[in-house]
Amino acid sequence: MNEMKPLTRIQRKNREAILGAALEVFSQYGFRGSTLDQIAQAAGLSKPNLLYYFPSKDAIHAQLLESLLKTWLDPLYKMDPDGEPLDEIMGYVQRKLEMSRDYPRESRLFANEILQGAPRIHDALTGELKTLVDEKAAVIADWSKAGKIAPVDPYHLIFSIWALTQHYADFDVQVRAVLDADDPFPAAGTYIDTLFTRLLSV
Amino acid sequence: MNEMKPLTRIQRKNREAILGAALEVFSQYGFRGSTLDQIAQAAGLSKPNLLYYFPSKDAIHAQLLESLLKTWLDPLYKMDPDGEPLDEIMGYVQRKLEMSRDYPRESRLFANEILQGAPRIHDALTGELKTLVDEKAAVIADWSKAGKIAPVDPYHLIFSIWALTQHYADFDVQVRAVLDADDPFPAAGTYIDTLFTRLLSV
DNA sequence: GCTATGTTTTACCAAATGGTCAGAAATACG
DNA sequence: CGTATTTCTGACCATTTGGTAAAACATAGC
Repeated sequence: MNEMKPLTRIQRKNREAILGAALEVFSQYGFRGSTLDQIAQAAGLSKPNLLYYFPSKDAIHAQLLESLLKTWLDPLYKMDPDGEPLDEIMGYVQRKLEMSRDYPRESRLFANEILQGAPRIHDALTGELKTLVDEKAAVIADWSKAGKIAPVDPYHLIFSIWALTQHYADFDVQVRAVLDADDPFPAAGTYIDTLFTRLLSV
Repeated sequence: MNEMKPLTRIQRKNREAILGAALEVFSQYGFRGSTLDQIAQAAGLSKPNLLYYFPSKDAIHAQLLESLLKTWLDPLYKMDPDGEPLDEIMGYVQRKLEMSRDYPRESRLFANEILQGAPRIHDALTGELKTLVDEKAAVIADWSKAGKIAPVDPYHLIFSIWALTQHYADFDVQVRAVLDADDPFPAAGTYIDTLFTRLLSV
């Protein structure tokens, strides 16, 4: 069962084009605000042809979310309980900011899903995500108690890292409207680094 | 011209019901993802009756955004250049957090609009918003230079205040999934206060 | 070349969507 | 009360939407 033929060259190319187009559209308009026609056009395919590769609109969206979740938690997984506390946290901050810079559409896809009440990933939030955060929060709490970093609420520390880094991807339009910079990320990186260094230094 | 009759009691009641329902729906699904039927049902009215009070879906949305922008910038306007620097900034932080706690739907409506590229409020962003931020950033820069607060990039300071406070409204579902708390705001307030105090103290 | 398989298009469908309109029902007011 | 105005409904419409079916077209392998 679940026997699968290898994908042809055309299948690989078109599946990728569809997922790329869908990411572009879904990340901007959310699931309900996006249409198959939009996605098909962005992918350079006809709508029926698009539905030859994916069985439904839901299936495309689900596929995107699944791939997203895998990479989304990775930076936090990499935080090493046995490393140097401040370095580990600052390394996490930097990896998170890099993700916002390099994958802004993924960030917005996630933001859209959460804004809509996370109907499709709520289980992942209370399951995999919560488990991971609980684990890493415990590590951070230990670091705090041991005096390696300043005493902070570890959960809200993690939330603040998410908020700050993702803000530059999700609210990109606003940031660019206020600044005139083409690329706000260099200055953002410096600022965020200072902020957490000052917060956590003992 | 533009002569307007006073609103009847029924008009006031129904207009308010519609705007409340529309805020609920638009803030969750965004403009394109929301339907008039949804809004009408949430308001307890029929769709044609809804369109008796507002000429179109766009008009309802536009009305919401207009009201929103007025109150949205208010906390920053109130930051007094002649006040005590640290108090003024921390007061702004607190007002902003109160807005997220008391008006989470407004926060999500705004987030949705920005995520979609701010098609309807882009002018307000580069106009009114930018002007205000430029002005207050200059004030903060002066405070920095005068040694009243630690040296920081004033623009990114403002962005970080937005990011942190709005995060608790916009990503409410995620925050609640990770914590088990009914109301994450008390702890968030304490944390955010500590964070900015440590960042800005000289 | 021929056939089997993979890919794409054309034509179509039922449901949902934003919106209109004529008239019915309710309300205000003299 | 009666009439003028406001409020509401049901029936309707054109367009868009997610999705299907069948046949045309392309390609791979022999």
